[in-house]
Amino acid sequence: MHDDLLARLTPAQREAVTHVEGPLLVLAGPGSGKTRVITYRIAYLLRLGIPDTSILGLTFTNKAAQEMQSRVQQLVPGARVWLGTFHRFAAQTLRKYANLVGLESHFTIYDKDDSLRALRSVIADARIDLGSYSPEAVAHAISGAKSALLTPQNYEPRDGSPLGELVARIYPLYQERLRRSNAVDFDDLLMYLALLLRQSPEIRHRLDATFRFVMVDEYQDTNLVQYAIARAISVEYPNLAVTGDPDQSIYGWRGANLNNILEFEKDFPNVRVVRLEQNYRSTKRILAVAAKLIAHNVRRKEKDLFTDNEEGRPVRLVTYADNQEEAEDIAEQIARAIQRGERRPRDFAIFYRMNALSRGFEIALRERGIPYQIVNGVEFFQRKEIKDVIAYLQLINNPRDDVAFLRVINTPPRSIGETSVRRLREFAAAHGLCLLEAARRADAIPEFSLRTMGAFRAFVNLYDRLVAAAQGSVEELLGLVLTETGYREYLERSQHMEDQERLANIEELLTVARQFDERSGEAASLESFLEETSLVSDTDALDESADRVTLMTLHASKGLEFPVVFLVACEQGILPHERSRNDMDELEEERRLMFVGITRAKQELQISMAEYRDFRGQRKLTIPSQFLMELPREHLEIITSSRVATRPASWVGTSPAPQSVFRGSTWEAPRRSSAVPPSSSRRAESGALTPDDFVLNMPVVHPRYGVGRIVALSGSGDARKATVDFGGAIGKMKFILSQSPLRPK
DNA sequence: ATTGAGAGTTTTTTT
DNA sequence: AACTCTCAAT
Repeated sequence: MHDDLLARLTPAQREAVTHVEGPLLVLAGPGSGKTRVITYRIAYLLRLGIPDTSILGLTFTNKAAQEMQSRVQQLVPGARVWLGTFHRFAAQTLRKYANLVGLESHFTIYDKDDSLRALRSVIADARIDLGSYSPEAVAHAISGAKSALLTPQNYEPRDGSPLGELVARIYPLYQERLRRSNAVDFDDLLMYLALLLRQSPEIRHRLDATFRFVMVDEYQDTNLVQYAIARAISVEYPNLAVTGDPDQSIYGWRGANLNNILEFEKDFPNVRVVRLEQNYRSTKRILAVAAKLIAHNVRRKEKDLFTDNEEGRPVRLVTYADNQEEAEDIAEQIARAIQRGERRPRDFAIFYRMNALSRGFEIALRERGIPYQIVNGVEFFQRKEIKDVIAYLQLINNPRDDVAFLRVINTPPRSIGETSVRRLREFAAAHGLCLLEAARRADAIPEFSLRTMGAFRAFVNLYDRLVAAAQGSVEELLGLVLTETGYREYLERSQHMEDQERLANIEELLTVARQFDERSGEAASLESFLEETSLVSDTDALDESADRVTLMTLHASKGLEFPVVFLVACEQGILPHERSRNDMDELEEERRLMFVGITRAKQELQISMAEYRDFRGQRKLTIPSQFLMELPREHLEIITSSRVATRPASWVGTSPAPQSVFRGSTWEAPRRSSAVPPSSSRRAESGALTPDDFVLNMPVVHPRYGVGRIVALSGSGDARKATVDFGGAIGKMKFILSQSPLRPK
């Protein structure tokens, strides 16, 4: 009866799909059809008559959840299986039992920015001196504690750890602050749920019995809390099926515990283990390169990856003279392949270790008119203007949300300054009130002038008007917020260029709200809108159907695949990242990151590095990534740009593989011509000109922007910067004189 | 109170 | 280079 379903599976896949009761561990290599196994298994369970509401699928990203949901819908239309992220599952469950963990059900979910604000204000209020530590470091440590299920009560710093001591003092205060604001951070969602399940056997049992079949995807990325949650709801019904690949664990820095998957068999002794080792995605050579690289890791379960796919072309390993040549050549390769009709833009992806590396590729693609989409940049929901407007909604939804209050109290400016806010906070703290409530009583604050009292009164009135109107759709409410608060007008009046863009983003947010309203119909509520906006990430916004080149970080690439992949900037300090230099585990994680990137490629892969790289405003001679030396030469085509000055990379010299030299790019960058490090050549070209020769009001010429006038100067020597007004549409731009082609006219 | 210029600092990755 | 923070001018 299930023939149609099972016929499309290999024996190994079928074994996993038809496993019904008891724990299951699917070790799935890249491209081995893991998603297919999960979705087919859900379909299989449903066809056995298991009710859809008793199946729970927990994923790591919204995107993965949506992907699975749509594939399940294709197999079993109308099935109402709960598929979503751990965080979403936790949020929904906690809304129901909020009072049991000391919250009210309409609690606010703080994102990283919000929680950092809360943390900063706690540290300031308690007058704690962080010494050399940053608030971020404290935040990270608190996050780590929460991921390890350590509450403020049972957190104990390691002896002699100064950061630990700080955390021991701050963590309870921070937690108290959140609680008073009826707010939780990301880690709280999971921690509170785990604690709830531990404290209340009854609720634990209820969830266990409700979700008899639990699946966890990307199990290698789960941390202790997530592990605790998964286990807690799989006691009486231990039908826990997890899938993952230890070699693709790339979130160790976020508390992901590789042991969760490496020792799953110990935790569930009677587990069925299925290994999916056949790859359906990549060519033999790409897979061989990936396998050889990952074999250098010590902490792993060995795997035999194989594929019946064709041999394919060798993996290109290219050394460019500098990052600009890297970007230009890659863009050029893409342009040519498209022109020849061999490929479409969507066939290509460019992966890098850090977002900061994306710029050059953007420019090069744009110059050639190649459409691209960038996954990340500044995330939409992280933008200031979006956060400002959403903060109003958060405050409407949860009047106790002090972080939201502080965000909007003087946004747009309404003459409530720092001093007034400080007094308000002191007043609130002294009387145990939230800030909004304190603002209602501003008349009772003796230091306030009549004018200040009036300003607070006006704000409270505004707030009450908005709350009264909070009945209709989210879009309506949002529109009301924009007009009533004067935020839109504030942006419209602004002289700043970027504020026009902000205006556009706000209009975009209205669209998001409208779509939400339409999608959720009757169920649309402010609260669920807020939950959705706080738990989405930009990775979710990736449009795979768009015919564009995709640019993204290696982390964001997990779970995706592309016919042609460019993996760029494989240099020491970037990949592996410098912060992982001294730690074996972290270094292995970097290697896994590269493994993930390589295994995204279906047909062609190019790995590249640049001899010189401009980074953080500086040009530096690079060192090839140590990982490059771990790749199997027989599958590589090693290419070196003719503009690479001298250094023969150590892995080039002894290569048995045929070497080719990448010659004189047809595009020939206009500004440079020799193999001499460009920073010095540039200096030479400009003769004796030094940054200090530029003076205020000097007319200057820029090859790109034309003639302008220096309107401001700062710094000295190589760091000397000039602000130049080019007038008209270009306006003012800032340059580092020692780096820019700016000349006196 | 608000604004903007200048100085100082920095980031890996994300729910 | 891009961001945040600080401080002085308005």
